[in-house]
Amino acid sequence: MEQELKRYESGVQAMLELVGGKWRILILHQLITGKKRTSELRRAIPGITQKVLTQQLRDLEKNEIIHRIIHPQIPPKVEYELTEYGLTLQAIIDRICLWGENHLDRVYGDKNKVLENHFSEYIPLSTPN
Amino acid sequence: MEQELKRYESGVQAMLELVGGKWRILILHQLITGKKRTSELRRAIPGITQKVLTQQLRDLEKNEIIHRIIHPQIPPKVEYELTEYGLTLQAIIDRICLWGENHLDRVYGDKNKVLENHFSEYIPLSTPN
DNA sequence: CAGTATCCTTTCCGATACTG
DNA sequence: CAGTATCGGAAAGGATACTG
Repeated sequence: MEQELKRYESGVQAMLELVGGKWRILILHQLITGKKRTSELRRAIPGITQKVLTQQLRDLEKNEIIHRIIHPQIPPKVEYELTEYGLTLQAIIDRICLWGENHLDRVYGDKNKVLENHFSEYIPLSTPN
Repeated sequence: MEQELKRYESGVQAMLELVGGKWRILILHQLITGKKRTSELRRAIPGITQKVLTQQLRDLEKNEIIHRIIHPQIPPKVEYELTEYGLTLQAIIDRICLWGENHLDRVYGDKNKVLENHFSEYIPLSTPN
């Protein structure tokens, strides 16, 4: 447990440390729609292995972005949900998702989109005053 | 040059492929404020090496997010700037930066901030209605 | 100044087997 | 079902020396 006090040059770096990597944004994106069981996450995120999923979930938990809810029963049931703090990431994640979908469109030009309706009402991309 | 056509499950993944990793967002964050020379980027991003910087810039260029401007002169002068497409990332990057600064505040609680004045007019982190 | 070439370390991630 | 343990490979990144 040698929690080295790291100094960051910028907030961006601090944020990347929390939610960077190949999977964490994907996981959070799933949790935005609500509490999910481990197995649900696994199914929702094709390609991720049990080990990596658990690993990432632990990290997110450690940073108070998600909450782990253990239902003491056999067979085990564990759920994860965004903390209040984690919820502050929602706007960013939504935008990332939106941008990504548009990008797929741009690159593949076809109807690769999985856009939901509530994304169509475009929020202007510049910072609101 | 085997540009394998990759299939993405979601836009999020596609986006992470473009701007994920330890440095790319940092680089883009620098370019938001305008065209920059290689050496300026290097100074602005402590810790990055020449090799990695070039590498990341090439990737960003390949994906049409930044533009490389070569001034044919001795000594060489090269500048990078966001393309029009790259500019569509601005809102996301700004928010990431903002969130990150807030996070540093939350974690260190002190005046760790490197906040510029134009950041002090805090935008609420939840999606604006 | 900008970039390339090597080599090397570290980090991340996948496969698989196993436990309560 | 959720999670752990171990092994091994691939990829990202860092140190350093060198070039036009």
